[in-house]
Amino acid sequence: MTSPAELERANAAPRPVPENERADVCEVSMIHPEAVGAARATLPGEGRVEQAAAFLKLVADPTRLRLLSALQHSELCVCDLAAVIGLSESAVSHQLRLLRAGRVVSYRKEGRVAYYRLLDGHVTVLIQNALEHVCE
Amino acid sequence: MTSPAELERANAAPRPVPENERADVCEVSMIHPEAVGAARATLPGEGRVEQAAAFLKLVADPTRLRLLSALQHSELCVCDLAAVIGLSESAVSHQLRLLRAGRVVSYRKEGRVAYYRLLDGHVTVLIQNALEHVCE
DNA sequence: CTTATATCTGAGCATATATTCAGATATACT
DNA sequence: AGTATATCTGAATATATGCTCAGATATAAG
Repeated sequence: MTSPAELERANAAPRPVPENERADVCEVSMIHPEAVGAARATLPGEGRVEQAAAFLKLVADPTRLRLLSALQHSELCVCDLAAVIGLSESAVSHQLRLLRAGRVVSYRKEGRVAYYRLLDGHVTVLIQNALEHVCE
Repeated sequence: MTSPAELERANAAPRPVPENERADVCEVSMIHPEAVGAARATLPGEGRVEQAAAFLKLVADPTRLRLLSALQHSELCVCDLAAVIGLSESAVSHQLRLLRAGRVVSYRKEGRVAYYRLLDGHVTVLIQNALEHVCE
């Protein structure tokens, strides 16, 4: 009945409530104040989480994930990308705009043609990781 | 002016159009048919992309990212999680439901209290990767 | 200069999603 | 039994998002 985790917590807060830093931020009840304090202490900062989530959101869309997968091998222009994933060039351009703004891809213009490529190796790793996760 | 990538493509399709496999799927114009064919050949399958995107979407939300970050150290119950990220317990429960359905977290019930934990190491890697990407 | 093409952009619509609110369920305590 | 608490759930609302459509921009070619 008493798990290791529970024992660990049990002898850490016998006092009324050790008053964590910034107790005013939390208005809801808590069962294990010390675990809450520890978790909150190591939680990434406000803006950091927001930025990371925004970055992940860019990759977390089927269309964009397909675009990025296609770009893993070589750079491609807009209409080629549209052909690869079977979507309108307008839609692709819209998505590429988001990816550009999020610094996930970069592009190079050659006359009328814009060639897009992955900007960061993190993206490749992230995609691989997600695809592996699915397979299991 | 002539990049390596362009030369690579230039001498690969001097013919009218080599007619890739499944040319019917693509109704839009394409400039480099051979690059399109190559990219399409290595593109992950339909359902695979959909699943991977769905998984990523679960992590790509500020609230859920905070929840998962908090769970990296130790398992936590719902109201503790609510206290950590400063959100209503109802909202947290809703999000945990999604994470549970997506097999990102698992939970263990001890009396009335439900302790949640990360289910997969992939999540930790993914979070670290995303947070690193932001820092640079 | 005029035409064609590759890409970009803004508006509009349809869908998805995150939170709140109210209430249901389940377990512990007396 | 009854009360209190921890969690869950459904409905509703507000916001975000992806695509299409129409048109703008820019460059190449005639």
